[in-house]
Amino acid sequence: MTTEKRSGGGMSEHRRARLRLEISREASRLFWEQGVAATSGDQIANAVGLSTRTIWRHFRSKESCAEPVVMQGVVTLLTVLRSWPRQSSLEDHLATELARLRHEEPPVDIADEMLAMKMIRLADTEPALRTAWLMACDQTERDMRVIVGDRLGRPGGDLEVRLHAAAAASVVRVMDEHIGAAILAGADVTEFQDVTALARRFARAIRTATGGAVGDPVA
Amino acid sequence: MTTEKRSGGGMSEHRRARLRLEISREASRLFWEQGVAATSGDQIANAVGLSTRTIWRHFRSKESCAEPVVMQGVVTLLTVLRSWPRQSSLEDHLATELARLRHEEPPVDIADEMLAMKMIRLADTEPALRTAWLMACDQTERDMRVIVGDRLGRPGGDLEVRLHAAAAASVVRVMDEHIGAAILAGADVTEFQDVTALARRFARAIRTATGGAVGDPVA
DNA sequence: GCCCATCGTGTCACTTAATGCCATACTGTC
DNA sequence: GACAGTATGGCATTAAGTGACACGATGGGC
Repeated sequence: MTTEKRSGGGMSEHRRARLRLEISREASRLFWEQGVAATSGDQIANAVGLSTRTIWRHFRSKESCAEPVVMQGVVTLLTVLRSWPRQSSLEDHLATELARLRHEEPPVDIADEMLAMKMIRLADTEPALRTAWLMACDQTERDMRVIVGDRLGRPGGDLEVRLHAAAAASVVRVMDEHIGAAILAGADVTEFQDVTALARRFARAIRTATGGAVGDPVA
Repeated sequence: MTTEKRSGGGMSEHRRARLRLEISREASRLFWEQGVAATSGDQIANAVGLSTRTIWRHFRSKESCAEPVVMQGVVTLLTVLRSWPRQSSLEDHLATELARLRHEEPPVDIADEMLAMKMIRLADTEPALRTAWLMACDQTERDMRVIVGDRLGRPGGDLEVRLHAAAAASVVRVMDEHIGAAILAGADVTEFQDVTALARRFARAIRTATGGAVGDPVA
């Protein structure tokens, strides 16, 4: 009752998120198959087996239906970053966690990842989808503020913290776009399978973008 | 006929941009006064003295009507960066150009600047407007790729270039949000009047965010 | 001067994204 | 099992956005 807003009655946050993701999957599939403009709210509702009215209860616009799927691509990395212990270096933490995710349950739905890449790709030509992608990245940045602020021992509203958080979020975004485009273009997927190398690339980019302020263990 | 797409017939790019800005001014004013949701396309059209149909000919959505005004805030800085000669340091170039802008014609409409700040502020609570702001920043980043790529002597699609461009664009965005929020909150405006200090702050932040790759003169 | 091509704008009809309202089915608590 | 609070569905409605066509302005060639 203290941490959770309400124990009974309301749909649990988790359940709501699942539903949003479900809708998002169908919407994204349709967007990819026939384009955003050619996909109607009715079609999405039909595909997921809900009434159109309910779709608009869960999403404020058609394009935003893509957000959860698009977010999925970043959400794992973000979760990993949130659990970053102060005494670890970024490289070590990323490498260990990414390796763990490879073998742990749940095995991170590959179909979702592909779908997310497709949406990001679509966002390159469809302005409507680009807003969804940018909104997702914006959310990433806000989360990043908390992480960075906590690391530097300063409030999230601090200018320095915000600059570093924005820079880090940019890295995640650009790398995501880059890797996604490469994979969709038919690049060798195994190039990104080496989690240690991947962790190093991410960590290096984040260190660079934050002027070294984010990456080292902190006392 | 060579530089300009078409000499006769079509509305010149410049004229079109002026009109878009005009519409954007009225739209932004209405958004600020009565909120985005409460402002209809008809109202905007009425305020600027055009038919509603024409509004949709120039903007693909209601929210995007705010883009030109919002963009104004960054466009000057972007113009300055585009004219950055290779042999100058970022600090020097920014300081000289910003100082020149203070006294040169046209004197950069202060009302537009204020309006832009208000829109960015509104974007903090209105998701619809946030997309407009993010789209403007996205455009900034694309422009930045060209600038950075040219500076580093590498193609704009290069991963390194994109990372640095994104970082630099982030700096511009966060600083803009920060300064805008401060001014709207009633901070002392004179704090940002010292162009030399301002130039130093921007340059320092960009140097940091790009790991020092962008800022020095290049041979 | 005139004619003509081209494009911007207005008007109207139309599609559809999105919201409000109310009745109903569901989910958990006592 | 009664009850409270919600999520959902269906329907009416608003408003965002588009297509089609006609008119007027602009500018270029003769």
